[in-house]
Amino acid sequence: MGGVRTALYNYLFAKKMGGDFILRIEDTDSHRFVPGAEEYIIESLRWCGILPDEGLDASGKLAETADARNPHAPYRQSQRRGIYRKYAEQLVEGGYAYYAFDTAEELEKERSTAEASGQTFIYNAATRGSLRNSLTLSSEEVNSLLQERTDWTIRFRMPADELVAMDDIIRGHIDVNTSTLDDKVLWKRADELPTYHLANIVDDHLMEISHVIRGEEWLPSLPLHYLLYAAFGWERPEFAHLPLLLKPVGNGKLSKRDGDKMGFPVFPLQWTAPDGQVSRGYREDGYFPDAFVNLLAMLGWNPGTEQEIFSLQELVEAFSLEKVGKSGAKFNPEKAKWFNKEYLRMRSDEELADAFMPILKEHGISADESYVREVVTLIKERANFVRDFWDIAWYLFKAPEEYVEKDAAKFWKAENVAMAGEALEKTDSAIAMEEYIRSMEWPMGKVMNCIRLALTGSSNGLGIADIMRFIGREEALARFHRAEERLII
RNA sequence: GGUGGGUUCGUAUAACGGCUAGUACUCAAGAUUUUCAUUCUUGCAAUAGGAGUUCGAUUCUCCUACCCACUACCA
Repeated sequence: MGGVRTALYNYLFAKKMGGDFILRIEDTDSHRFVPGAEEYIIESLRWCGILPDEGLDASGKLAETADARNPHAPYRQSQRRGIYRKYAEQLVEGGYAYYAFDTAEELEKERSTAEASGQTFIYNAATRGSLRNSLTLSSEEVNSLLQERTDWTIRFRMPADELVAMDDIIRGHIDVNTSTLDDKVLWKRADELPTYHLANIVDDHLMEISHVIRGEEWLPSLPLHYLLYAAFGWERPEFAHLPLLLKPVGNGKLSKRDGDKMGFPVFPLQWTAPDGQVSRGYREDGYFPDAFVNLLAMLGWNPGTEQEIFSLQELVEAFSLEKVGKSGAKFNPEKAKWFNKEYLRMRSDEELADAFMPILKEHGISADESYVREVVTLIKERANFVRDFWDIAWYLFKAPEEYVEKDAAKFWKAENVAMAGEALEKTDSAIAMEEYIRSMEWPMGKVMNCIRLALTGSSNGLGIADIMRFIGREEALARFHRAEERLII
């Protein structure tokens, strides 16, 4: 959800400003590769209607070769690995970065000894002088280590004590002193890949990115990114850090486990993890994509008016980063349902009937399309989701096989059954029946609920006249007689 | 621990120094209905605390509290 919202805001901003929305896959961590994840992202965006202007080829896959539509291909960073090394080395030559030869074990040892004395180990100006890197070793040593070993890195040489003055479109001005920052790894010899920080800056520059709109969790690395742009001598893009999506109860960032625990999806589409764990998706739960997009848009942004329902096109027109809030937004599953309900009501009866048909089929019902459409017209106001239709109106498709005990005890009484039977037998339409009951001065509620019990198996649901209009008088009588056989007075 | 960010009804938010702090979701009550749902009406409910600036502070400044993020050869 959080990722989709970030993509959505990027899309809305780009479209609003007449720009392009570019899809790039940042897969520089070879250890975290997840099969199917890239396809999942693309399919999710497509379902939401957030279509990239650039990044996908004609078949809808990530573009691998450059053409008029995709001038910056490839868009998968793992396929761009040849690009980054020279930029990393350019920084070393300029004195902005250096080679580091510390092993993971050595660094781990530094961390634990620091921790033992109540300190925190930071790889920066204060410590780099006593560690194994191209700043402390002789150039002969460095050269031979560069040749012999395959586990070295290139680290950014964070200035010792410098104020970085930054501007964020959403958060305004922020100052950070570099003394609190560390020498981030920019490039890893082990897998010949950059880390996020380097790859992101290089590619944003190469792809002519004007605006970086991302989650708030990136705010702490903004100074590094500022410094990187300065070190390269590149013009930097504008930045906007979005508020986080928080879990509905308690504190903290929305995580995939929350949904499983609290009964709502956190993924746009159902996702099966490599370990077989299945996470439910908004699509599979019956949400309309435009409802999902709408509810996501309202989490952290508002139009400044009281309008709540927006099509994607309307969102594009109304969107502005100035109206994005600063504080984290707790996700409210109840409101999410409300959005879907609003969209369900806006859907045509034809479309809803089409969506209902396969559900009917699952229940072994083959019904006439026009009949289903009329049912939908009657019940759409009572549902949040298409899947609710069956629970609301199943008895318009088949007779009840059992009766709610409590309701039967209340309404299936000799006098009621006698009145109901007579009313049913002596009239030929629901309207006539109602008139008959009235003219006999019988208690409408008791008689009607007695009939409803026979027709539907319980004492609540649709109006009797509506039910009879659909199932017909013959079927109504048949159900009534069956109830007489089955129920004990 | 350090650094940064944040804080208006339960939730999402409005009010960019000036109305009785508005709206939506949820919840409750009433009306309507043969029941349920819908619909309509009404209601409950908030500026974290403390200083300061000001004629006037939800809004600006500072302090405190709390929450969040980051603090990896992850993104």
